Amino acid sequence: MKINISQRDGIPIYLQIIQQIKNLIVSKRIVENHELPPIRVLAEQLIVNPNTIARAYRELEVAGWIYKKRGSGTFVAPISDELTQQTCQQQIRSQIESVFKQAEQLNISPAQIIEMVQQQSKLESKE
Amino acid sequence: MKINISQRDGIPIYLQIIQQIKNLIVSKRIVENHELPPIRVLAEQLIVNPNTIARAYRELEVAGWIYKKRGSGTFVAPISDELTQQTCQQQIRSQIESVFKQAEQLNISPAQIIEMVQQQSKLESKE
Amino acid sequence: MKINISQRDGIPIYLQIIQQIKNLIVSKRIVENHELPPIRVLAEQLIVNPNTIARAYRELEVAGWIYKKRGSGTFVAPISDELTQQTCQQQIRSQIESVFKQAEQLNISPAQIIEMVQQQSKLESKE
Amino acid sequence: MKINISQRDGIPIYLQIIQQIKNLIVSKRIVENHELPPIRVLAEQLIVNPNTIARAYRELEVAGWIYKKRGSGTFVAPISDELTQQTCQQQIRSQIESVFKQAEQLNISPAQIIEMVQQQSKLESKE
DNA sequence: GTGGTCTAGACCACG
DNA sequence: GTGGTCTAGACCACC
Repeated sequence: MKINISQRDGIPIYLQIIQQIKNLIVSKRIVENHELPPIRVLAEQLIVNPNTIARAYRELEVAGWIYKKRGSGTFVAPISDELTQQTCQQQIRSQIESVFKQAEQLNISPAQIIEMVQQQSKLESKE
Repeated sequence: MKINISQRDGIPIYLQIIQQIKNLIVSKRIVENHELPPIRVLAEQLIVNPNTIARAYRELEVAGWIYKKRGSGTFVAPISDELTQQTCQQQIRSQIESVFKQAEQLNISPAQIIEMVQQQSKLESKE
Repeated sequence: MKINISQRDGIPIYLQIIQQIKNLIVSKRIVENHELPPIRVLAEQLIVNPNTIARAYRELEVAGWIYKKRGSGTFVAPISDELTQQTCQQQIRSQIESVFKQAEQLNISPAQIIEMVQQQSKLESKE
Repeated sequence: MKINISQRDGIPIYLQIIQQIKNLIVSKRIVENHELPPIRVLAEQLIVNPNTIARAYRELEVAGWIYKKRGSGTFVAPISDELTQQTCQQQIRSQIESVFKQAEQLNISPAQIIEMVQQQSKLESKE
């Protein structure tokens, strides 16, 4: 499981882990009911305090992304539609909203943004 | 000078202020050598502690965006060429790029993003 | 860690602390990756407000002298080669040079300075 | 009268002026009972607030370096011996003392300082 | 436990 | 009037 932690960029480590595990799940690189590495193993791998991993797992469990079986480990939960389509769209929407806010202060019009988005879209489709 | 502070989104107030003043400068809404509001005035306007404004101003000064004259006030520094309108478009572009990256990991297509951007654009124009 | 603060000589406390910690690092009395005292501990030791220490540490971090690990403490950064024993002699040399310049303007001869330095040297050795 | 002010190096302007006028007097570039420029003239020349010049003159007068004649101007006072030898030596002495303090923290011995001073002394005599 | 942010308010230095 | 420093103490995030 490839996870990259940057120790010094200000983003809390446990949030970096949560985000990257979410991405691994959504992109199907870890499939449903597959086992995640034990807390201590992952902690050792990432050179991070085990408490930090534990916190990431705990919050992922509360949010329904993973589940724990007593005595046997931690596993990826079946992806419910609400976790994918709905909440994911909301996440993107709020990012878009912040782009508009930022643009307003930089004297960039909504029309320009749409244009830039379409340009970017073409770049993406080529890759 | 329009600055919006959100007290509850977790981003430190002084960083919000720094970012927005940078934007005002880059977009030429505050011109070179123009005086910024005094610390205490801005503090009162934003309903924030003067120390918080002072910290934002101090860090902007260290970074070379503004300069202070002892006893007489705070002023916008001459803009270095790196920070023109062009590079400020780049700022937005990189934000848009990260939206696409995030969307890809979340299984949201470029077409969907364009749609969402257009919806948001309509909301903006109504305000 | 020996740090001396003079409360009344007009030099801001946080600058005194910054300077002295730099000296301790350059002279290898605190070695690379060694932990500095926690903010609150040093504050208590120097009978100074924790915020004042925090400011000194923050500026030292920005300047690259120390680094912080979230939740676990503050540590001495690896020393860049510019800051070896050699350049720290240069620091003293430039101070001595400025003594001579000042003396010249005050009609005090180099011979007199040497005499005064030797006197001072004797005082130091007695302490 | 040549006086150089640096607006942005942190040293108060009035102190820069005081120091430079003292040096002009000690080095006999302005002789006893010679008239200094009026406050407003000097203020205009240095592009500085007249209050700042006034403060410098006031403190120089209190210290006995200059004197004012009502209605006719400001003049250089006769240099008393206490103003030259005694206080000047004290000034140098305190500078030397601070060199030793600084050196102690940098692991530089008094013996090394004496050596460095003697080296510097030779450089000075050549110029 | 660690450091980070923020507030409220005092006092000082500068122009 | 301006900004700068410092204190006292609260609350939060992270490990």
